[in-house]
Amino acid sequence: MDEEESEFLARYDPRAFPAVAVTVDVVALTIRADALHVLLVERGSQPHAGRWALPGGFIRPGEDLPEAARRELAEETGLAPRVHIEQLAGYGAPERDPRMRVVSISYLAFAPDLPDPQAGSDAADAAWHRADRLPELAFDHGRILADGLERARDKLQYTPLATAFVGETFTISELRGVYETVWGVPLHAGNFHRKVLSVPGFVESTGETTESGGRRGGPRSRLYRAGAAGLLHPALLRPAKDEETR
Amino acid sequence: MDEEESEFLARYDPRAFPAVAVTVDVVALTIRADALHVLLVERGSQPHAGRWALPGGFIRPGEDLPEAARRELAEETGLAPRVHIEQLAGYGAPERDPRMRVVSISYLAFAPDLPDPQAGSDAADAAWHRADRLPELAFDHGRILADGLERARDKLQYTPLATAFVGETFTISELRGVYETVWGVPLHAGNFHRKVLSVPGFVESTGETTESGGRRGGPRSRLYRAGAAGLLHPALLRPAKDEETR
DNA sequence: CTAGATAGTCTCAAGATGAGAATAACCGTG
DNA sequence: CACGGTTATTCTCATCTTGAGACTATCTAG
Repeated sequence: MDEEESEFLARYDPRAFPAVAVTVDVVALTIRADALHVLLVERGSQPHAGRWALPGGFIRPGEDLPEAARRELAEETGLAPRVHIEQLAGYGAPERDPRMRVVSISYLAFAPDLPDPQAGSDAADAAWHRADRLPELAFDHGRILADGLERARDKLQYTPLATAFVGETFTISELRGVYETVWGVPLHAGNFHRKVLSVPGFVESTGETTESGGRRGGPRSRLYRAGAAGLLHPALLRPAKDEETR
Repeated sequence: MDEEESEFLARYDPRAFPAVAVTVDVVALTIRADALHVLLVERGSQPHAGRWALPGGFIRPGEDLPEAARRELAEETGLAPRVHIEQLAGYGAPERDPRMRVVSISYLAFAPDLPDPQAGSDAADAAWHRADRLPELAFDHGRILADGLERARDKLQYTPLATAFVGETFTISELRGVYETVWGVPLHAGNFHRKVLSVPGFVESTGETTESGGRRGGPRSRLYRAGAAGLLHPALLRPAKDEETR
């Protein structure tokens, strides 16, 4: 049996299989100028040279997956390896990389507004791109990015993820801005305020207020910091789009 | 720079890196005898020979990931490759397999009550195990399994996943049984009934009823089939455990 | 100083949820 | 065949959550 023999070999010497490479790719998100931005690097070498791609690269011996993701993010973009990071998914379609079989584990990273990145070793350039005006990406990175955005929109509902996009302390309005930007819909200010304060552990008051009102007027607002909750109960549901069925 | 050189090599010849193997592992769940069961195989070879593990194995050249997961499930257990399957996560800690660097992409599979599996090529045995009385598993499969169970419990809330555990047609009570079994809590029959019928697209009536009442009495119940909804709105929330914060 | 914008509260109606109960159909048994 | 126990389905009612709109006080810009 051809299948059984392959299996047999696999158990005793996996190296007999054609080489498989494992990479990590990072979907790093931030909010700048009231728009959701994604970090992209311009590829400096073939294949897809000159095309934008997600920061990422091959894992190293002895290096754990999340560790590799942080390293790649730092290496290729100069971004502090301190951002919140979590696994997104694995991608392994046979032809996704023309060079060889490459399986990629993607990670999702969130950060408050950060400085412009510095292109690292093997990236010709690195820059934040508006999530709603993306260039065509290399490999299957377009799909990975789309999955990452969907995941982020989803997690905003039932986790305190939004607080990862703002500074150490923030106002309820800033937090609402995160939701409105990521979801792309305006929210009712009063109801949002009530909701955020009523979910246990979402935010906690610092007792302070902003130094001045907003740039277009309005009173000073109270400052909050992220609370201890890992999950929001009840969740902050995204306004339904009526097309729940499918 | 050692780092830059490694990176350079990686770009031009990833094969220069120590071999990395990629496997798929499957967390297959079903409900038998009112208890959640997981499919496990007894390893026939080293390492961890004789220990129970998740069905899985190395991916083959040209084979897509989900395809590999279905193949392994069928090969090692004789189970029809027709079950609903979805990706769980990637696992790649450096020491998770003593033989070499192995990165595993895990899949989650759901099926209605199925016959006992047949041990395949490289499994000494294959059997359904109660999810609440598991033996110690090989490698990091205990962690993968735990992640899979958590994912399943979660998805029951906002997707029609529960219908994958019952037959083509089913009663509301059977559906409730799925929730009670997976979540491990009793649910209010009346409220569950109201809820299921009120969520658009969750179930649709077949117009039929069961041939007879339940084995302990009670009237015949109406039969339903899975509806077209991909998401449940509003969701069927799992009873809170008060410890939302953390 | 005035107009316009915003933070934070409230009110009210509409939905959704949790608990308990009522009704009726069906089991196995005596 | 009548009876007790069990279960499917429907209702009621109090409570919670949500969505919309409105009001007040505070602040910026001009």
